[in-house]
Amino acid sequence: MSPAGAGRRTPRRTRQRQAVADLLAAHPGFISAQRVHSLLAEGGIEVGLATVYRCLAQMVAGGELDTIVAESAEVLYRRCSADHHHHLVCRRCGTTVEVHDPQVESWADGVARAHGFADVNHRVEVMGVCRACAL
Amino acid sequence: MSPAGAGRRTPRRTRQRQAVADLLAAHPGFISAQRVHSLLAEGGIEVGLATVYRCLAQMVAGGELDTIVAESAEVLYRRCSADHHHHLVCRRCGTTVEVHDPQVESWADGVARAHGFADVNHRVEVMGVCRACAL
DNA sequence: ACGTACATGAGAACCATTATCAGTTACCTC
DNA sequence: GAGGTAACTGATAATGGTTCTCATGTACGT
Ligand SMILES: [Mn+2]
Ligand SMILES: [Mn+2]
Ligand SMILES: [Zn+2]
Ligand SMILES: [Zn+2]
Repeated sequence: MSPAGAGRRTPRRTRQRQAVADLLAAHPGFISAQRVHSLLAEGGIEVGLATVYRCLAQMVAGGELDTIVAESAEVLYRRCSADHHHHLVCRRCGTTVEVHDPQVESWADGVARAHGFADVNHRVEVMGVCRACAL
Repeated sequence: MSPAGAGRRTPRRTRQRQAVADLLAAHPGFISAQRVHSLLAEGGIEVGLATVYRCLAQMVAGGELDTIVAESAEVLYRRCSADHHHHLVCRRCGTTVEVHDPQVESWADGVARAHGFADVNHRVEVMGVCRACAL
């Protein structure tokens, strides 16, 4: 029988997957699947929309990407560091700062424990206008 | 001419608006518009789905309701206190605790200021399993 | 080079939400 | 209490992001 971690083999190297990965590696802020699709198209790289969604989902599953939900309820993706952190996002240009801060982690755990909640996780986003966009 | 706060007159008292308001007043956790609609229908109270959405939107605008976005990306509504706070939500039963804590407020502002961001707001949710649901 | 399991993509399906618009009604005025 | 009107309602269509379908294509181990 196969080893414990079966089913998790290396994904195929395809033109499409590479194009999506490259675009996200180069893009500094959060970006939607639809926008990834049209940016690729503008660059002359045809990738089906369904494939864009599939690639993004796989990269999220693999921990390569973080996601946030925009006010319009569309999902935005960004290449992020692997360890737990939160985001400070410019709502004008999308510039994003990763925030690694144990302070807010212990705060969240403390709040949950104080009310007897178990199996806790949290979602923290800070949004504002970055220095460059404020002029 | 009309006074400064023109256009904000009292909404009409209708059977439908009352039904939606009553349901949210009685409901302890967050709930979706679709679920409001079907709960009313189950109770024999016919209210059009469009009207449910309209009433909820108006109550949000009036500060009577808070909203969060579920993982499924659908919007959930809850009757909440007027002042700024965050939520500790049981992901099993939806039971919700309002968290008023200046600690996380100043943390968010501090993080933003440290990176030169202005006009800051934030989104903070803590999710877990409440004592009752943990058995 | 072959075979096949995996990947692709055009289009349909899905689903929450919003827009239309003709008919209804709360409520102000007389 | 009757009338007028702006607000409200709801069946239905439209929207838009996301997922599904399935016939076709292809990366890669052999
Ligand atoms: Mn955290
Ligand atoms: Mn806060
Ligand atoms: Zn900016
Ligand atoms: Zn619970």
